[in-house]
Amino acid sequence: MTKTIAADTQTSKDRLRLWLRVLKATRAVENEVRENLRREFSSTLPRFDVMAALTQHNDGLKMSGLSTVLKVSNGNVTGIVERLVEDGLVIREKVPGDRRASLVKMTAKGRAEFAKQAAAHEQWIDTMFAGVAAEQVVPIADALDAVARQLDDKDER
Amino acid sequence: MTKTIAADTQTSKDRLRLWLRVLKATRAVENEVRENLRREFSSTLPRFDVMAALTQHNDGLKMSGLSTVLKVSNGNVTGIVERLVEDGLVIREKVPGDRRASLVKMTAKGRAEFAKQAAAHEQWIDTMFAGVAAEQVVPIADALDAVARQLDDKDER
DNA sequence: GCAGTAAACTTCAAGCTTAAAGTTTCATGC
DNA sequence: GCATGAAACTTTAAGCTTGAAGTTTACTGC
Repeated sequence: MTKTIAADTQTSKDRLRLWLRVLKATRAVENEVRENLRREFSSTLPRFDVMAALTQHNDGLKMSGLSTVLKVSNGNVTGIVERLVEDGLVIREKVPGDRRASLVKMTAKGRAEFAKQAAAHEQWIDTMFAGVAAEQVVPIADALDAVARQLDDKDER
Repeated sequence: MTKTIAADTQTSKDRLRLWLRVLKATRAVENEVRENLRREFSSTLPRFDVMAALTQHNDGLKMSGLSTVLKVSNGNVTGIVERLVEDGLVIREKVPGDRRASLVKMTAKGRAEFAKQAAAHEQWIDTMFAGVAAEQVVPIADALDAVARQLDDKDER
């Protein structure tokens, strides 16, 4: 009985430590990516994220689709897309049957620009994660996926 | 030769996938923590972070110390501390030998409030990371620490 | 038809964040 | 002493973010 409680307490402490490490590593990587995007492409992380989502969904996404995929608020997407449109990287089309909605798509210019950014991004990440041994990569990814999925499921309930 | 290149390419792709999972999990957890802090304590993540840092450094931190520890910009800390002071959770003391600097410390009220928040926080995290097997926790934490440390070292160069 | 409700957004206020520029104070060299 | 530069901040402009409130359009029941 005591043994079980002690083990649980230790695991709980270790889980908190794990979270703090995850957070620290994430922020370090994000800061680096943000800085690189700014310096090399005069862009930002949210803009990159929106373009990545649109590249995944080649036939376009509605505003609500974007905010669902990126898990950010509706109002947030409005502003980011607005600026991407100004820069001609993205376009807003009318949805035939629904005058409330609009479909956001990459422009040719956007695709060309994003291709460059994505290639550089992949390179940055590879360098930053070089310290993680190859055989650890998949197990870690799976473990974290379990965490994310549990929270996603909760949201849908 | 071909074998080596193929293996490296695969590892590179896996590392990118790993990063995307890390990011997804981090955002999911952060969103949950943010929401809980708001709902249960009418507070925010940055405020929690500042109080956590001050709790670690019981004899106070200078503004520059806070921005170094939290890895955020100087101007950022100014605003957050400002609001914490307004709420009486934190106090700014004068530094004897240096009229430019100020030392930020928790107040008694701040300590009491943070104790509640930290206890709840630990509970939230334990629940959210329940899906990670106990024997995986430490190896994952160590692997991510390597990533963060590499970037930290780079900053110091 | 038409009332009521839901969906798809946009707008708003408040706070967070950064990089860059500005202010005051301190330390160093001479 | 005093100039010069660095340190410790604060301020500013621009963008990101959220939750809440507001607007327009679509759908559903009757």
